[in-house]
Amino acid sequence: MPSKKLTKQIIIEEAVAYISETGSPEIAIREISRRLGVKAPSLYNHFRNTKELQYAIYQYSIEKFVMELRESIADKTRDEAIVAFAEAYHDFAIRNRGLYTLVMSIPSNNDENGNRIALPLLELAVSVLSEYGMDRTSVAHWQRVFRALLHGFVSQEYLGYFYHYGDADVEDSRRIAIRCFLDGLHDEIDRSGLPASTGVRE
Amino acid sequence: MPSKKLTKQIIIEEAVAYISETGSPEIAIREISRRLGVKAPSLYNHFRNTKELQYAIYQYSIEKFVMELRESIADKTRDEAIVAFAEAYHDFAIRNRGLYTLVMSIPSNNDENGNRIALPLLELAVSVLSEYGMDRTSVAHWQRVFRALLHGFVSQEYLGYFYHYGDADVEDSRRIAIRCFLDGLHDEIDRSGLPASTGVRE
DNA sequence: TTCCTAAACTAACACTGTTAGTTATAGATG
DNA sequence: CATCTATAACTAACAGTGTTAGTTTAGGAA
Repeated sequence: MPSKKLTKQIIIEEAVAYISETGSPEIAIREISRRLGVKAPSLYNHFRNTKELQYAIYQYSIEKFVMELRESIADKTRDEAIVAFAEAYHDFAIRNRGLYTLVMSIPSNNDENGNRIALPLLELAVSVLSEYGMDRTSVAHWQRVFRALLHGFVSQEYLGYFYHYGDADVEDSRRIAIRCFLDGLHDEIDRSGLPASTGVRE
Repeated sequence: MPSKKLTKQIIIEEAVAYISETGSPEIAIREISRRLGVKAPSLYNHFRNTKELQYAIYQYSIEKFVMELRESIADKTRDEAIVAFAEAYHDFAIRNRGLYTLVMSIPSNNDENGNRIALPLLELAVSVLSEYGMDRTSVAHWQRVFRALLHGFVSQEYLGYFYHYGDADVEDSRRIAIRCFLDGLHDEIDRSGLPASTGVRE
């Protein structure tokens, strides 16, 4: 009856599958154990509590997210990279609603550990914006604007806020937003007198 | 023992107070009844279930939110109104984290009722952007961009994503974002050849 | 004063996450 | 090959949740 081959990995994968099916970041320990053909207390041999399992899924999600983003911009720079990043970001959020929601709800304000895990996400956005040669502070500002825009769009799509006024296409809205962001970025760079402000425009 | 004077209003107020204290949108029916000096089942004389109470708080929150926003732009138009709206939005979200989180998590994609309740929020943003004389579709697009930006910022502040790169001030970031938005908006209006594209700049 | 309705109650159910203590097997040891 | 041990499963139980059914009680209307 013991050692039914259950491991941390297996549990995490099952939990991820569960979240992917429900589209919600909530995990029910008893439901997951049921799916694994095991009683609930067995999971406590591998995780101290639900929160710890949540953190593991959180970490897994961020790694997957960052990997997809990184791939999307692999052969691109500047404006092209920004556009690709934005698309991949939106794509991931729509395809992985449960995981994305978890990513955007786990760290509370002073969760040092949670923020450390999310760091690669920050760094990737920073690396893309660093290509324009701005100073560190400006990069920090524009990275915030960029991610706020991306997350804000996803959130409102989740909420269904988009289908209640006019016949405006959601994709068009996103394009306008990114165009707006890039124009603002170029202006900032022009103002600070850096070389080659505009990247590749399609 | 009956008629202890409990009403829908009183329950909602207590729940709102509870949410304001915890900063989380979750309501524990038993905790709220405890605070009201009443047993949990008593609440079911006034609400069919927790979800219905949640909706009531949701509605209350949106009304309060919209009222504050409306006041903030009462004597302003165009750019000035946009800036004031953005400030009031951020202000409300920071001061009422629990309620704001509830507002941004209640309607699921096809919750017709939830979206109907949230409509005034949409309409207010639309009314501000309509002052520039754009066509209906453009207003829809820019309203989405505007609100995405606002919510995205709040979300990331909640998450604590802002204190991990550079020494960039968060308020500065918000100003840059709004400036970027306004510039993009003005460009759009210029391109479509409308009169008086720029509003009042400070 | 009586009656009836509305709003409180108690008791219970099914469901959580979690802990303590028990059992059984897989793999290492002799 | 037999035995021992560590590990990972188990059962039983607790405290907590939202919720329902059925019961009691008091305030306002007749």
